[in-house]
Amino acid sequence: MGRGPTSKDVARLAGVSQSTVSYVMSGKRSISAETLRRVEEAMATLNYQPHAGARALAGSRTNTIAIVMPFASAYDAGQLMAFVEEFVLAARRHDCDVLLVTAEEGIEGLRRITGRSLCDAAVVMQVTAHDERAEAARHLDFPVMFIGVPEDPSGLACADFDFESAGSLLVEELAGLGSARVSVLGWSAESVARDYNYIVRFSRGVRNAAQARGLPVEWHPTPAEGSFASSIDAGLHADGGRTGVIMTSGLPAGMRALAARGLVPGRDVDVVALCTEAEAEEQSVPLTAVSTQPRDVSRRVAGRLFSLIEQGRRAEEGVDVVPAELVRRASTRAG
Amino acid sequence: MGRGPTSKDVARLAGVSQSTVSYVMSGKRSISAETLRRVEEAMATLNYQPHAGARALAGSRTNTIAIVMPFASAYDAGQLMAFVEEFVLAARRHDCDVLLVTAEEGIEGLRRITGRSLCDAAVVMQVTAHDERAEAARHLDFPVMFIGVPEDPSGLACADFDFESAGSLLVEELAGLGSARVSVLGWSAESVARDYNYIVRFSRGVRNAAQARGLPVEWHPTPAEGSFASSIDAGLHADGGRTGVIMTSGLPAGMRALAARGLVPGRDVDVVALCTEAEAEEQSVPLTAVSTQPRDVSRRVAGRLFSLIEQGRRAEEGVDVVPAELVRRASTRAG
DNA sequence: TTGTATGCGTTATCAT
DNA sequence: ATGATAACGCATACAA
Repeated sequence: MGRGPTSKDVARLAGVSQSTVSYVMSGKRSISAETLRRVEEAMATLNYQPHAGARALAGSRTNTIAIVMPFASAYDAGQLMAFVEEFVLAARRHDCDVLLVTAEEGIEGLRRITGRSLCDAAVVMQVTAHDERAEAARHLDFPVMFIGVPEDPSGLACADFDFESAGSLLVEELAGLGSARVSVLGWSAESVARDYNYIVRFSRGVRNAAQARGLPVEWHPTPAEGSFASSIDAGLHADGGRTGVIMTSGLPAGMRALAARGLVPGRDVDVVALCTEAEAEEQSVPLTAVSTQPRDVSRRVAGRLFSLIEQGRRAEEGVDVVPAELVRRASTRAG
Repeated sequence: MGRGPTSKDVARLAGVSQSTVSYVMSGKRSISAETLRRVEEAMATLNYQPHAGARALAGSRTNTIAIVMPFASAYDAGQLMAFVEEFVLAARRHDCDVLLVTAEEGIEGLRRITGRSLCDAAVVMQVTAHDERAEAARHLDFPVMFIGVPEDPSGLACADFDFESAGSLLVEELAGLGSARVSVLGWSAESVARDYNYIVRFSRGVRNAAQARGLPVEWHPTPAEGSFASSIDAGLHADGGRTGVIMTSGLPAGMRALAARGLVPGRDVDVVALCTEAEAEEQSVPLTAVSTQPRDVSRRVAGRLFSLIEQGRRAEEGVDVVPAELVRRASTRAG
């Protein structure tokens, strides 16, 4: 593991000074066509690559972004991966690398990556309503973007999917189809207890829209499949009108519960969901759904973050919301 | 983003030389109890953290491991995440960070991270039978571990789940239950075409065991649900004896195909699967299955890698295989 | 348009 | 047991 060629080697081979090589790379001063050619040729023949550590030490940029990931979370793994992949691709386009940090490290993790100058900025995923990291970031002279919106986002740069609108859209859809009440197959009590704000906001959207339409809402935490099942038996065909179903987490189990009772979405029940497009389409009956767009969110975050980094500024306060859209599929009757 | 305190600041506050501070951190020479105390106190009050770049430049270690991830792959996202999480946790225990690189970057990515001294070692996931990165790694004076085994693993350090045994175990199980033939609901033609070696090895395991038992095998690529469905109609109840089913990818679709025909696993058909434990357990009928143990594989890789790094050596040739185990659940009749 | 020289914050080799 | 001091490879202010 002997070190590779340095900018000094390149300089010698090109017959210029080391600083010229540096300037060729940064483009921070004009270079004559001839020297440019020779330096680039030398770099190519030596297969030169700048030493990241030296660069970080001399300049003040690491060309690295940390991304704080919630691994063992209630969130869907596919969504997380989509977000992260999109972000890594964006980072590479800006000649940056991505450092992976577990949320488990908590606030100490933030301190570590900033204190050790491991990165130029951080992206914190899966923010809770009262996230200690939010408070920490407010007093940090360091660009941090949050995916998810804490209860008090003042002074923070956040981006997220519009879960509140998502909830409303789904209720509106069911209402438009003539549902007399709404049954939500929601997150586990555990997820709710974790205080993830997106759940809070989604619920608020559902509640508001339902209230506006005068529809009663029933909530069923996911693992309590029994409560949902008995609700199916008791309520879906009640006299007071049809019950519309909103599925969020635990989609497979929910679909099975319906199937076990011979209920076909779109024929016997109207079912809408909050899930990925892939999930919506791979069900026995493709689901009318609002899908959270992890790649969209990721692109926005990357866009905002890199524009800031390139200007050497701190992340700007502001919540960036990716709009929710509903896609109609077979699980709801033709309007 | 002013720089934080340096070891020089710590030294001044503790009334010692800067080099002493460095030695306190590395533990590479003995320090008197008194100075140790004062230095540690100074570090604490200043909240000192060493500059990663400077450290990488002066020493020759970055304390970073790169992990080359296949994002948009056929592999299950949950498995990938489990592997990665486990690895990050292990890395932190060794005071290392993890750099995320997309497989998309291919061989150039390897060159980049080594050339720029971004990391001390790399983990390459999702290796194909004839992986160009394998060839590249052989000529690299740099520790690389592969998850997955290329056709020619000579000179490489690999680790993987024992897919071949997994295939055999599943066939043996069905054979033991009296199956007269085996139907494999396998990967898409696309996945197979991508040349992932784990598919090859799994298939080999199935084929060998079936041959030994004299059982005919039928293969059904996943998206061609129709072929599997008609095979169900035609064959599962044929006279020549029961057909055992092995499910690999496309588990939900496969389960639905059975359900649609009123076939209950364990009652009407014996079904075994290659999937995660979670998947096996969340089906309508819990599945007898061999589960690939991403966390086990991860721990082995981490163990081998860090022991090498700490000795400053290159990764040693050798394939490390995590044994396959079958767990019986309700989808197979009581033996 | 280019070269010289200094400093970034460590590690590690000499000394003592 | 501890202090000086010289790299490490690059960026950049200052000269020319």
